[in-house]
Amino acid sequence: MKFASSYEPGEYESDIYGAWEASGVFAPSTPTVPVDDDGDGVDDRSAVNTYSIVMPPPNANGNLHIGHGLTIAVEDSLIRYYRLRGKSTWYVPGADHAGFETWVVYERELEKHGHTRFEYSRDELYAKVWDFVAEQRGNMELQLRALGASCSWNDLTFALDENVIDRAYTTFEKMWNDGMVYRGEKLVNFCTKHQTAFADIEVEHKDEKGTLWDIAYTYDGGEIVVSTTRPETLFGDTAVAVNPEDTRYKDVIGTTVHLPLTDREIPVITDEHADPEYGTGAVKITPAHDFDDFEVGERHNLERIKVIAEDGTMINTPEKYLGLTTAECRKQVLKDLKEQGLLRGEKKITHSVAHCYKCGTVIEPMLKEQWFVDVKKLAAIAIEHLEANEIKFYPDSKQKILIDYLKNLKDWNISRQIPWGIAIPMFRKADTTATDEPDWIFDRRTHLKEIEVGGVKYTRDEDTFDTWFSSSHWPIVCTDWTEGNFNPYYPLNAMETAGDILFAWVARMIMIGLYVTGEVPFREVYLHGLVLDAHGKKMSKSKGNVINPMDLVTKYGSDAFRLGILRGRSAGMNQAFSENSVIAGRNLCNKLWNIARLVQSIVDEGGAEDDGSTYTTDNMGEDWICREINACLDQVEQCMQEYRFAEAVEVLYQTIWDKYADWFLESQKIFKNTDLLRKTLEVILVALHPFAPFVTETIWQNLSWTEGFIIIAEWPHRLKYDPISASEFDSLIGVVSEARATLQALPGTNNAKKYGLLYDKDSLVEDNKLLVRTLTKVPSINHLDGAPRGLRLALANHELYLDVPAYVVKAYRDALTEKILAVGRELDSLNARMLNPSYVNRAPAHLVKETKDQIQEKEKLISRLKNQLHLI
RNA sequence: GGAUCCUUAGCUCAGUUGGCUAGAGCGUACGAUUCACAUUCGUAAGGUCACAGGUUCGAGCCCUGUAGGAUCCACCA
Repeated sequence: MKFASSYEPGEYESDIYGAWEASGVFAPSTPTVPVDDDGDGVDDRSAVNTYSIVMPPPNANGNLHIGHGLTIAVEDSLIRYYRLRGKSTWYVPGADHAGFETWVVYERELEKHGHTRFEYSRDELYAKVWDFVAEQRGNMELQLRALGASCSWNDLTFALDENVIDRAYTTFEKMWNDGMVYRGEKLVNFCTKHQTAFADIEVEHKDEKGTLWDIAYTYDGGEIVVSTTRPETLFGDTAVAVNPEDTRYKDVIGTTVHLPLTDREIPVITDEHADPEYGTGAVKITPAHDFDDFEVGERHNLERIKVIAEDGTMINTPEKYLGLTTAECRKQVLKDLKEQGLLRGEKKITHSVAHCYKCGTVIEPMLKEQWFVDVKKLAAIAIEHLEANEIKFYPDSKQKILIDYLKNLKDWNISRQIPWGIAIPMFRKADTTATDEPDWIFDRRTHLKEIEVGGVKYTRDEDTFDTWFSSSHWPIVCTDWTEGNFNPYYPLNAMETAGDILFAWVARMIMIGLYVTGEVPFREVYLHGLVLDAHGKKMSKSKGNVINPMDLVTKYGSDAFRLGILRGRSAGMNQAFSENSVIAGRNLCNKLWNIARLVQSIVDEGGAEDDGSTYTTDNMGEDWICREINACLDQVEQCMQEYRFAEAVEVLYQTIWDKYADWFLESQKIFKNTDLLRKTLEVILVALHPFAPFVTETIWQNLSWTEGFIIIAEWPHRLKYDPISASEFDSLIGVVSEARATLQALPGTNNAKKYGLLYDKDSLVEDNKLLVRTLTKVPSINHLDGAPRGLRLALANHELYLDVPAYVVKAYRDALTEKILAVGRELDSLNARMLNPSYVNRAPAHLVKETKDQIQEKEKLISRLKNQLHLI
C-alpha cells in the first residue's frame, strides 16, 4: 500500500513543486521571440493558442499577505486550468522595488543607526538600498512557491531591471517629444517627514476635529473677518476673497486690507470660490499652500509666497516666527492675534485632513517644480477603447467607475523625491548664460550626475519616477513586447488584481498600454475585494486580526488554503474569511486522498488491466456517475469562463464528496468496475487540479497506472453513459434516502440493523437487492409474502415496507399524520396553480405538464399513506 | 454632495437570462462505528430572502421608494 491513511500535505508539497519546476512545465511551450521559419517576415505562431497573465509584483523584500494569497489562488487556478485545456500558458512572476514602502523601511533603518538621508548623495543612497533589498530578497519568492504558483521563474521581472527602466525611458522620451510632459510649478501633496511629493490617490483623507478661527483683517474705517483653520499660513496670504454675489462686502471690493502681524496690504477680490454661507463669507487666499487658493491665485494673477519650507518650518515670515514648526507658529500667531484684539471667535468643526498614508503626517500642499504628464490625450484614448468594450471587467460595474475617473483625471505628477527608484532622465542646463540652449534635455545617461551636450553642461534632475509610471508598463515589459513584432502573449488574457488599485494601476496600465502599443494591455480584468477577518472587519496590525497565509499553509496545506480563500468569494466584493473554510478545504483533500486509496486498492485486487482508456458502464450507478461528472465539467467550464471560482470549487466539492464518494464508490464496493474507477478518478483529479494542485499531483504520482504529470494532463472529455439507466439510479437514491430517514425517525436506536425491507412488484429493488442492502444497511430484503405488513415507505412509485412490528408502527402514527398533512399542503399549492387559468394558458407547456404529473404523484402518495394510517 | 456595491439559516456566503418544495460550508441536535477516510458515515432542526409598493400566470432575482451597512471620488476657508 503506497497511500498513508491520511493526507499530510507537508510531506509532499515541496517535493512536488520542486519536481514541476525542474521539469520545465511552468515555461510557455512556445518561444517568446519571433519565429519566422518560412522567411516571409511574418511570425509563424500567429495561430498559437496562448494564455497569459502577469503577476502583480509583490514587494521584493517583503512577505506575502492574505491578499497576495488570494491573488495567487485566483491567477494560478486560471493558469492551471488553461494549461490543462491545452493552451500555451505564460504566468510571469514579478518583484516590486516598492519605491516608497521600501524607502520608508530603509530610512527607519538609517535612523536606528543614527544617520539621515541627508548625509548621502542620491547615488550612494540608491546603492545602499539596493544592497539592503538584495539581503532581504527571496522570502517572497519562496512563499509564492509554497502557494503553488506555477509561474515561469526564468522570466521573473524585477521593477528595477534594465528592460523596465529602458522601457520607462522610451515612453518618457516619446511623451517629451510629443509635448505631453511638462515641468510646472504647482502645488503637490507633500509629506514633510519623508520629504517627498505624492500623487492625489496616495493621500489618505481622514475626518478630524479642528478649529475654525475668525480673524479680523482691518482697513481704514472697518474690518473684514475671515475664517480659517490654518492661521499660521496668513503670512502667505496675497488676497482676501468674497463671493461676487455677496452684498455685505460690496464696499470693500477692490480696496486693500491690512494683513495682521505684518506690514503688508492685500487686495479684496471677488471669486466664486468664496461661499457666502460658510463662516463669515470672506476667505483668506494663500496660493502657495492651499489647492483651492492656488486656483484662485491663477485666476487673479496673485503672488505665491511660500511660508512653509520642505522640512515643515516657517520661512518668509517676520523674524519672530522664522524657523518655528507649523504647530508652534500657529500657537504663537493665535496668541499674538488675541493680544492685538484681532481674534474674533473660534468654533470646533470636523473637517477632512490629508495624511501621509505611511507615517500619518499631515500632508502639506507645497509649491514645487515637478514633472507632470498631461493626461488629457491618454485618458481620452483610454475612454474610447473602454467605451468600445475592448476590456471586460469583473465585476462589470468597474468599467463605468473607471471611465468616470478618467473623465475627471488631473495632470499626473510623476516626480518623487525618493532616491530608491528610477531616476528621471532629464538634465538641466547648468550654465544659465548660454541662452540659446534649451533649459532641459532628455538623456538616458542617468548614471551620470553631469553630462555635456554640444559643449553645454547639464546636471541631472535628482528626482525619481512615481512607481506607477514604470509599473504601468508591466504587461508590456513582462511579455517582452517590442515594436513591430507580433507577440502572441500581448495583450494579456487577464489582469487580476486588488480592486483598490483600479485607479492607481489598472487605469495607468490601460493608458500607457494604448500609448505605447496601440492596443489595450489585457482583454479582461478581474478585481478582487478585500479579504476581511471572520467577523467582516478589515484586517489591521493595530486590531491584531491579521491572518498570515503562510501560517495556514503550514497548518493545513497549500491546497486547503487555496480552496478556503476562494470559497464564498465573488468579484469585487469585500468578504469575510475564516479558518473554517480552510479546514473544509483540508477535509476535501483528505477525502480525495482516501478516495484514491480505495480506488487503488480495488484496482490492485482486481489485477490492473493494461490499458485504462476504455471502459464500459455495467450498471445504473456507473451510468449515473458519468452523467454527474459530465454535468460537473459543464459547470466548472462555465464558471471558469465567468471567473466564478467559488462556484466552481463548490460544484467540484459536491460532486467529489456527495456523489462520487457517497453514492458511486459505495456502490462500487459491490460491482468493482476497475476500468471505470480508474477513468473517473482521473477525471475528477484533473478537474480539481487547478484549485488543489498539490494533492491531485501527489495522488497522480502515487497511482499505479498514471503517467507523467497531472499538471500537463489533458482536460477531460465527456464520459459516455446510458441516460435511462442513470435516471433509474436517481430513483434508487430516492428509495434508499426514504428508507434511511424513516428508519432514523422510528423509535429506538440502531433501527437499520433491526428491520428488514419487504417489496412487492418493485423491480428496481428486486433487481438491486444487494446494493440497496449495502446502502441502507438493513439485514434483509425479501419479497412480501401474503398481506402487506409493517410500515409502508412514503414513495409514490414503489411498494416497499419496513418489516416492523405493529407496536412500532403505532408509535410512528403521529409522524405519519404529519407527513400526510405536509404532502397535502404541497398538493394544495399545486392544485391552486392549476386552477389559475392564466398559468395554464400562459406558462410554458412543459411546466404545466410537470405540475400535472406532480399532482398525480402526490395524490397517489397521499392515498397510500392514508391507507397505511387507516390500517394502524 | 456624487457614485458603486451589499442586506438570503446562529455565522460566512451561493443562488447564471424570473419557473415548481430557496442551497452550501461551518455551527447545533440525534444516531452510527473492525471492513478508504472521526480530517468519517447517516438523519434532522433552522429562512416573512431588510422593509413598502409595482410589473408578471409566476419575483430572492426586474422596476420605484424607504431604512441600514460597506467602499470609492469630490469638497470642507
